Amino acid sequence: MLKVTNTLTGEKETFQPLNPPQVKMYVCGPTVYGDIHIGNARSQVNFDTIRKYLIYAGYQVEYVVNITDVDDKIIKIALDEKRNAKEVAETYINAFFEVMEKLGVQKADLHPKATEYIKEMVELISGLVEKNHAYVVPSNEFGKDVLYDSRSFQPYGKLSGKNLEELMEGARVERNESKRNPTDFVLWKAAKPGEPMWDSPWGKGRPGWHIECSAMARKLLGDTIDIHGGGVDLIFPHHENEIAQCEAYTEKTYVRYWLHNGFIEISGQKMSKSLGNIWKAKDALAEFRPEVLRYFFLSAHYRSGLNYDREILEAAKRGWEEFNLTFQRIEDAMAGPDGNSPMDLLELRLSIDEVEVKFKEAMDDDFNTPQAMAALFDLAREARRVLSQSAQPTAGAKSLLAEALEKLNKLGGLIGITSAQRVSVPKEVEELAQTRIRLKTEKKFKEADEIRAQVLALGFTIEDVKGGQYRILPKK
RNA sequence: GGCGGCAUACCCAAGUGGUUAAGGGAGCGGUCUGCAAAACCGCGAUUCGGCGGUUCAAAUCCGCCUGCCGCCUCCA
Repeated sequence: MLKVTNTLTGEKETFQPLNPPQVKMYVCGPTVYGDIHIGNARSQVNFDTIRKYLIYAGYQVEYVVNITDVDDKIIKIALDEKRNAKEVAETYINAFFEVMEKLGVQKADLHPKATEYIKEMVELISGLVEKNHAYVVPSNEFGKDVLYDSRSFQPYGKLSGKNLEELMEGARVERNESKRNPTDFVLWKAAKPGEPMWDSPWGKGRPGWHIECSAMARKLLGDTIDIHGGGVDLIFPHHENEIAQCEAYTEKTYVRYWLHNGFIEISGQKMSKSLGNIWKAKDALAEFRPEVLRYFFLSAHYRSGLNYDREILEAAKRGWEEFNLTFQRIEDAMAGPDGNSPMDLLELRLSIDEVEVKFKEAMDDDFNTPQAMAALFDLAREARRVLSQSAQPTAGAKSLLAEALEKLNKLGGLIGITSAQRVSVPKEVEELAQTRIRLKTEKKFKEADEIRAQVLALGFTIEDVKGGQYRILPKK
């Protein structure tokens, strides 16, 4: 039975979607004003993993990840770079998808862009005005602003655990004097010259950020969705405001389960432009394989903070390589002739039988990926133990190894930490390795070592394996 | 100031009332090896930030303290 931690209640709850086996899931995607950083990437990987697990668990998941393509920052960059906002957005939308693809994050069923749902936003805002949850204030010659009246929605603050009075007191400098309450937020803002703008009952303008998600989620998934995800920083005000907008309008529960992922921290602090410690996902990918990044992301629970530092990622890299090598070694062993010396296979048999159970138990417990990974490592270790018993496993051992491989591929693939294809070895390197083996059997070690150095220069490492065999790996 | 989270071995990180406190990395010892590397085997927290309390039993629940972090403004 799947349990998830719901930010709304702060409790780990049994997951019961509104209309099983359907699961409607919405996750806040990027605002496309720049390259995403590894924190954004982690969030998408986490929710991608959750989505895939839900599907594996038998749910029919409708998954939506929005793209905010109209926003102050996009407009600012467009002005700075003398491009139009749409071009800027497109550039970074492409960059986003490129990174996602590399990371093995499957595309959502829908990736709505805010600018394509202006009509729905206007409709929602109009409804809120009619119901006296929003009010219109004069702004400039283009039109008026529309603000949400946070006091009109009694449960305001229920997600973030804040109460209005405290928020009032704690509120910082008020920028907009037309607000009735400091916690009111903009639903629609009048355009400024040179900015993207759309027609509305309040003149030309553009939507506020919070209304975008509300409108798109409602339009695409319905009034009540099962899971809404995002980073912890979105709890307030973004998700709080989404609730206020939708529930005031529909008078129905907007989201059944709120899931929030923790931050990646750099030297114990969040990434931020002001600290200058942003690490872009594309830069991380230039240095580490996608599987290594996934391994790193999933090595901590999605709700926890995840500390990054170079050594930690290097350790993840070594850990992943070790794990991944198991696959190659199993394949190699199976390709060889059957052996006939008896082998001890009991532990592997047991491990194969329990791996999926352990994996599911872990994932059913609020998507405990570190524990799920441990289950896979246990099986990988048993497989390696069997492999180490003989360079030529018996037919019986091979069939068990094949089973183990299948499990590892299936479950590891689900969370995206199993390898991509093996690295292809150039023919030249292959031939050199063969030559080296021959020289070795002739005891011409000096020459053999020279070849090893030569191959290393070509970017590959030769490792000897029992029984006069060898293995070629990419240089570490 | 308000709200929330975290503190587990050298590092990362599970575990939230009851067998020997997962797993990974690093380290050390051993086996193997022409050498190297890799691999495999073994070792590694009597202890879970500190102090009290509840309980037959706590890393796990409660209280206090200390430290770190996040949110309260755009932010994954």
